[in-house]
Amino acid sequence: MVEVQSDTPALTLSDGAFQRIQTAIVKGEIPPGTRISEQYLSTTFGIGRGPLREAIRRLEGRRLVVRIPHAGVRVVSLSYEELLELYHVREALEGMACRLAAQNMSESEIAMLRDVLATHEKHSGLQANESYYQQEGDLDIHYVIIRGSKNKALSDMLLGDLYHLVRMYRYRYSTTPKRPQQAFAEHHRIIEAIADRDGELAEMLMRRHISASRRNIERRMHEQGSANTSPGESV
Amino acid sequence: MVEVQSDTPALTLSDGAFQRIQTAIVKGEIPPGTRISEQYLSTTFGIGRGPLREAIRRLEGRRLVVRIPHAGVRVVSLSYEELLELYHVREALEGMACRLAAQNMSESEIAMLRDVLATHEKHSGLQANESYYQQEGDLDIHYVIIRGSKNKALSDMLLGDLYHLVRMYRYRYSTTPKRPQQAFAEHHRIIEAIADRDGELAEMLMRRHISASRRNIERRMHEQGSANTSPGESV
DNA sequence: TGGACACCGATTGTTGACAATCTGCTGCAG
DNA sequence: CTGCAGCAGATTGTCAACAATCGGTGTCCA
Repeated sequence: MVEVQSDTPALTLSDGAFQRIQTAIVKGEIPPGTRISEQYLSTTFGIGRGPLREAIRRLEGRRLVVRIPHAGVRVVSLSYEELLELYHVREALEGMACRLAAQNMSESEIAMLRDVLATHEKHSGLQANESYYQQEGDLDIHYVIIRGSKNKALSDMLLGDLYHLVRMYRYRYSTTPKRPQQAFAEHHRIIEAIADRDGELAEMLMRRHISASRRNIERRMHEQGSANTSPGESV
Repeated sequence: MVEVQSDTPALTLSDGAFQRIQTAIVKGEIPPGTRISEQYLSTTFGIGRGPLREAIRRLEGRRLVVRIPHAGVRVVSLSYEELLELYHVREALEGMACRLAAQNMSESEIAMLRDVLATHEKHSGLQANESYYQQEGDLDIHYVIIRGSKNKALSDMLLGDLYHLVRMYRYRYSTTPKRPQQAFAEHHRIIEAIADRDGELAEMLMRRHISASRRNIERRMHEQGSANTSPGESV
């Protein structure tokens, strides 16, 4: 494997470890609830424990891991209720972001938004489900819209804290049969509303979109044996 | 003063440093924009640089400080626009929290809320301005209401990230002549709406309350020489 | 005289070793 | 057989020294 590890443009080892662990958690490579020992990470990433601990503390500040003094850190594991609560918060916040985006996005940004949607449509045509949701950053419609709100406080909050937490569970629940197509249609309407500069409509559509996602999760949750504890393999 | 230093119930030095630095920042003892060196903190608190760096990384994750690799960390300094954006986000989030609180708070919790208000009224009668806003934790009405929402995701977000950031600037702008009395009246109405279990009204009142705070800041900002850069002594 | 280069001090980043704490196990007593 | 005490191992917390990097300063040259 000569694959260059170019997704770690780390100026410091600590930064590199932070990003690598974060993506590992988000992608589910380290499942929720797992206890991660410093030694393991240290040998895995080949760096000393010092920078590693700093990276862990930063993840702690971002709530991706929880730490019990003298007993180690675990990857955060949201309970069913907490996951739903998260979606309620997103509903309020992304709704607001969408309204602001309708007011503040530039024409070129809206054009980009349409491009992203078109790209998704192509991929969606090929391998329907699976990867539709898995996009990240500029390839994620939510991401682009949030940035388009031009509200730094809102973006920081949504993109910094919630984003990764949500993505972590999107990986798990996005593969419901018909949901991607439906989500695609919803995205389409949202973008049209933004293009029309109709903030109120855009907000409403976004709220409904997220609300639909939430209900989708609720449904799946109740279906697959009401393992009423936690969505991630708890313990 | 036999006051026990109980605000540092640190199990580890790192935790202790984290809390102490955080309160120092929030209370303005370390003004926004200040560059803080590890050595200074190390000698000030009398702990090694190891735990200290971990504390700083946690503050970084919480966005109370910003770090430039190899160049040190600075206390975050919100621009005028960013502070206003923060209040807009609060409006949406605390409005939501207030609605949920009206639904979910227990009777005893509402009673506690009234107690807090009464306590404030007493103090307010004596030394009118100044300290009304400066309460923290269970003595802060916003704090109690947010917790009363029973939404963990929302509470974490509002109490963990935004709370301290906002408090940091409340210290500076709260001393507008008539504002405390007005805020008191608004708090009173909000609590009544919660007691009536009228979620919609409670949300609306809270949004207006925060909106009024925001306008108060805007006004003060424009008055005292439109130092259009940053609210904190920038650089 | 102005600008660029090189040096030096200071500060941050990193490492490895040492101390404190917790967890699980073994063995003994009831 | 059950439960508790104590021990051993591993893991986390802390420290002190070393290396790398940056910002400022002074000098040299055009």
